[in-house]
Amino acid sequence: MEKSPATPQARAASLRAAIEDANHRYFVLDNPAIPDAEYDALVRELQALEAAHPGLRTPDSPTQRVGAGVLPGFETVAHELPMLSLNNAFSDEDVAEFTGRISKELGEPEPEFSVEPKLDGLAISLRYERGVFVRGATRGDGATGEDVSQNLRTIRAIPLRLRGEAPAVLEVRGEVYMPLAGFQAYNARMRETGGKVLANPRNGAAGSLRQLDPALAAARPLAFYAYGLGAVEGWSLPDRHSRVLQALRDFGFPVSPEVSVARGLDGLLAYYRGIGALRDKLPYDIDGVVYKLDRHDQQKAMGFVSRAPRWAIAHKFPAQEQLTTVEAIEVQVGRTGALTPVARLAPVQVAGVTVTNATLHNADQIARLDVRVGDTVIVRRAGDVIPEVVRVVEDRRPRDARGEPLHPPYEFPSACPACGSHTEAVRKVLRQTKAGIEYAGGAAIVCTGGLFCPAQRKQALVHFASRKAMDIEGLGERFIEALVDFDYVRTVADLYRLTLEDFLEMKRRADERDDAVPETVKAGKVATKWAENLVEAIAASKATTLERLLFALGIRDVGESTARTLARWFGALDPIMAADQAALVEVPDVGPVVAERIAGFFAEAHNREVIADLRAAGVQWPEGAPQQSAEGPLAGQTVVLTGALSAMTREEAGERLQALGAKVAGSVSKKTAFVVAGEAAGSKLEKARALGVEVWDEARLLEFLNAHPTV
DNA sequence: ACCCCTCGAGTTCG
DNA sequence: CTCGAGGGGT
Repeated sequence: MEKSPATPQARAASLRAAIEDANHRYFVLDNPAIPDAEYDALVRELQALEAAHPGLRTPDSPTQRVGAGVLPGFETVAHELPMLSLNNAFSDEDVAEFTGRISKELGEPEPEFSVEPKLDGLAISLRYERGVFVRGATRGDGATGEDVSQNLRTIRAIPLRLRGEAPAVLEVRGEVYMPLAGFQAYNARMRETGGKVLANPRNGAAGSLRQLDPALAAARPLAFYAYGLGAVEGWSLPDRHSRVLQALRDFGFPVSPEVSVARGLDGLLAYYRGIGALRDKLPYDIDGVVYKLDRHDQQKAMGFVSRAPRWAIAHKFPAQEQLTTVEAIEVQVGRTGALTPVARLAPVQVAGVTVTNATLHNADQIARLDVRVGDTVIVRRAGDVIPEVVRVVEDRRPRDARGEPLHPPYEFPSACPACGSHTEAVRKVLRQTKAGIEYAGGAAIVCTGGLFCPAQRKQALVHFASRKAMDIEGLGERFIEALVDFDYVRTVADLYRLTLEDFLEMKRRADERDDAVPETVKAGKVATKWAENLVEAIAASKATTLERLLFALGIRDVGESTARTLARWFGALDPIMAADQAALVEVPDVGPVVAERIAGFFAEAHNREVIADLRAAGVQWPEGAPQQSAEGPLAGQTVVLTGALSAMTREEAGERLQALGAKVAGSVSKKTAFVVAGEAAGSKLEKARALGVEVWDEARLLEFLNAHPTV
């Protein structure tokens, strides 16, 4: 431990130096030198010292970051040099226009640009006089902004004193932002303590700077990146923007590590795509990239148009998060009777696609979000695919004259919206204790109507007809809906009784009810052809396999894989129907729960009747001897297929591997014997490499299949 | 008693 | 694709 210097002055100076050095290492060099606890101890010691000797307090002391009293409001500040806005480019063409104009006017085919990510935060200007921070202001309207110095002082990434030889005046422009980790931690804390959560990091940053109480701002995790200059006196500017950024680093400012220099249109677009690919991995939100002509003389030559430079442009990414409104909350009924709430949204573009629906998962999720009809919500495409409602913007909730919300909290229906049967919460038992029963996870709400419920009947039929089940081509959801609504079918067996005339009549009624269908399609040759195809497809589906049939029946917890195992193990349907729970648990991958489901399904007279009807209608499948252990060169081995194959589909390859005794699994683990990786293989291949699992390419697979022909 | 693995089920859009 | 839970191994 360092020995305390003799005088308080000297100790204060050394504490300040140590604290600022820690800040610099943490925020600028990204290389923390001391643990947080130690940092806090240094700050507390300095605070105590300054409290005891008020004369020691200086405006650039790190203790001033924590802020003086509450501000009455914000002073406005005129920017000595205006803070400009940037023109936006939303497409490659926009960028090409930008570079084309520059090349033409400068007579240089491929000028150099300083390029950087565009952070989604708040632009501010910091003023330093003789190396000391004196004032910081928001951009405002560009000409004047608000003096938010007190709040800026609380941001540790902003130096209060410049390093090295300081100019008489230096104005630094940059972005105050909230790192994602800090944003999440802050919101988690707020949720726990019942505080107000921030809508997104950008609002977090903007809101924090406008806090009148600097102590509140200090509690928000904010950071800063510098990207440019304002007024400068007593310093000879470097001749390139990229060198200005380097100089700013040397003065002690954090500059984004992603800044770079690119040449010509191709260079800019390559940078854009590179940052785009990195976007999800960056620790902060960005909404695009910024290109600036690197040479100052060239910037000068291009000049300005109104308030935007002609030498710079912001190239925006398609937004990943958007605001939209909830037009309705509807409840869907699934095959198993599970009620799933879905938010119908006003159409909005998110990450390149139009989103109109988003699942709300279950009652718990609705309660957690407190989504109500009419609410403005933030939607995001999670994992780049499925839209989800992230948060409600409560400030925009519609309210009546007294300020009460127009809509009460959403209440889950107590009756099934499809059949009116009562609904019940199915909670999973975690364990039974003396105190009572503990339940795991959220409660799923299910319709108790069973197959009496038209929604469940429809979904059962959709499942039955689906590609991996009976594979009835052309029988999609829309017509299944009509078949059920008009009472043409009640059970899956009824499908096989329908005639050409039935389909034509049904289609006519469906088309009449749905006026989106053009007149020409409603009748005549087109309709007849459609019906003929459907009858043919249904007839063709009669020749099937035992595993497809078992899967198609829709027994709970019996999916593709379990259906296949059952079919192999028993070889024929009758022994499966006759098997009791004890016999079923002998089947690999079938435990007491699934065994009970299977036995229960076949015990139902109704289900046995449907099977008899299917058989009577001519549905048939080859049966064979029970095969209680796999045979073949790959017996006992688990393989995984990933990526696209060229000679066959993944499914065909899977079938052939199974014929050789292999078990084809969907995910890679250390038990996987080998992974077959086709073109554009993704995470499964990565995982295989990470686990040291053998990887085959398509050529090796084909070689193996050729060497082991199957019948 | 716990943990890992796999399977089942539900979901959106072009 | 992701989440949760059943199955089975340690």
